[in-house]
Amino acid sequence: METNLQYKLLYNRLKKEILADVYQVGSILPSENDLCVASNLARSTVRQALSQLESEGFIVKQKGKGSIVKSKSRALNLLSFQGFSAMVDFEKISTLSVQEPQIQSWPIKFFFELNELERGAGCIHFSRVRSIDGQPLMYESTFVPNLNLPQFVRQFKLNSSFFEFLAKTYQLEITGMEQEIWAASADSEIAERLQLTEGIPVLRICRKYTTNRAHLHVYSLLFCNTSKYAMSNSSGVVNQQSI
Amino acid sequence: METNLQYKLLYNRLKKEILADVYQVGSILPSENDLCVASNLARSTVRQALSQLESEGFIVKQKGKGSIVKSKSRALNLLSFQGFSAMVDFEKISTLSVQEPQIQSWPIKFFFELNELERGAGCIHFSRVRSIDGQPLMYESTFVPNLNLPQFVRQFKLNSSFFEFLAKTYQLEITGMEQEIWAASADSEIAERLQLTEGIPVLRICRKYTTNRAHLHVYSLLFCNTSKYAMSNSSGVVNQQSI
DNA sequence: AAAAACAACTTGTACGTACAAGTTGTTTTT
DNA sequence: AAAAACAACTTGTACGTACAAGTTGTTTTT
Repeated sequence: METNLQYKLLYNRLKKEILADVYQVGSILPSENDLCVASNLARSTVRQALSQLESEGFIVKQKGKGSIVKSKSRALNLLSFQGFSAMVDFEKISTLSVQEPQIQSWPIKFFFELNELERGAGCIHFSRVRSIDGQPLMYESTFVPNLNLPQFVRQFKLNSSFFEFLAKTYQLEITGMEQEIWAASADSEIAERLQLTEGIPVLRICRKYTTNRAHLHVYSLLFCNTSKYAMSNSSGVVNQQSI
Repeated sequence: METNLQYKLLYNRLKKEILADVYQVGSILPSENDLCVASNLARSTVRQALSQLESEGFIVKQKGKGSIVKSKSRALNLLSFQGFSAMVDFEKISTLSVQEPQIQSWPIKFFFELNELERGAGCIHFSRVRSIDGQPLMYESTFVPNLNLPQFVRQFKLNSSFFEFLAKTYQLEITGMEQEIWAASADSEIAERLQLTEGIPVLRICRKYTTNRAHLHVYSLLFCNTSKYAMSNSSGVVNQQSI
């Protein structure tokens, strides 16, 4: 895990400072040149860090003016792939284990297509329910191909951070995500997990995470109760396509 | 509109070629160096074009290997902000006007917070239903602050591309988006627009587009029928945060 | 024949220069 | 007093160099 990369170190520092209100929402970050001097980095490196902050919705850049802090992303920024713990205030979250990690074969009709390597390896599966202020918001079923992940079942604790565990234990980093989203009715199982009435509309999200191992993906099936919190995301990606 | 920027020209060319199957899904694009030579650009400029293609899910880059064509994004990539026409096969789409463009005051309870400039200006509002193969998929209500957009009501045709119209007529470009997503039940109006039974789950999406005019935003309220097509998006943004 | 080493390619990171072009407050001109 | 010009800042684009590090097929060694 190369988190000793210069631009990532700066990115992490700035993000932490935004979260800690060192730079408040609406204020302007030090200019790129100031950051260069302060951190002793080249401008292109500083811009790489800022551009990642921008693509994740923390800042907005304005030509001639500066980098404006846009949001601390305390909202449920769950559509971006960064995951739960990173996006919501930490103390309020609780996790309930529904299915402890176990090695099993892949479900017969899986929600994404698997490559041969993944299919042959079988999978590790676990499920959990995430709550905020005691209210269940998200039921998540995660599937990982059982490829070179020794001791996973024994070592991973469901109430800890999954991505952090992958990084620390296997140097496995998440590099991207794709997802599909539906509006669905809660069936009896989902209703029970999320403590809802059966038939209430919920979000159904299928996710496929890419990692730094080319043929290893992480898959997640999510059901979200959006009656109180909306799912949100933002993108600063530029593209003047048609609508 | 500076679409004569070098990296955008290359980006547009490559995207067009991917869409036209010049580079097929799964194949590898010419290497960065090859593209440099062929287009007579610096590698950093080539990388800027590729990085945009990557962030929009057209390609995946792999260190040591190359840029692999991932998808032609023919699927309904509606969660990214690129809009409808760009993402779906063109011939199958039809548009039904529900509310022709008109100047009006803002709705009393608007789904995003407006700045003073926007609030004071009033808004232009129109609604349309988008269908694929005759099946209504999306009911979209769009609100634009009435700021320096002369002749909008007269000139904009609902069955044409809204973003293209903004770019060509006012040099107004979309630079980013944020959105919130809920699962909701179709009320009588939505059910009628989307030709659904009342109570069926639909996606409700509130969008706020940023533009190259700092204080001018475009707002959209969407209702989507996901019974046949899912909404999808992808992001290659890298961030090893926790889940 | 299998393993190790190598060469030639690929993308990633970090350095840097130069100038264009937008923003904002100050100074000069009208 | 209002308008224009200017200076000093900001980010954006485009150029480039150098090396690290992953991938893949070939050559050499064992």
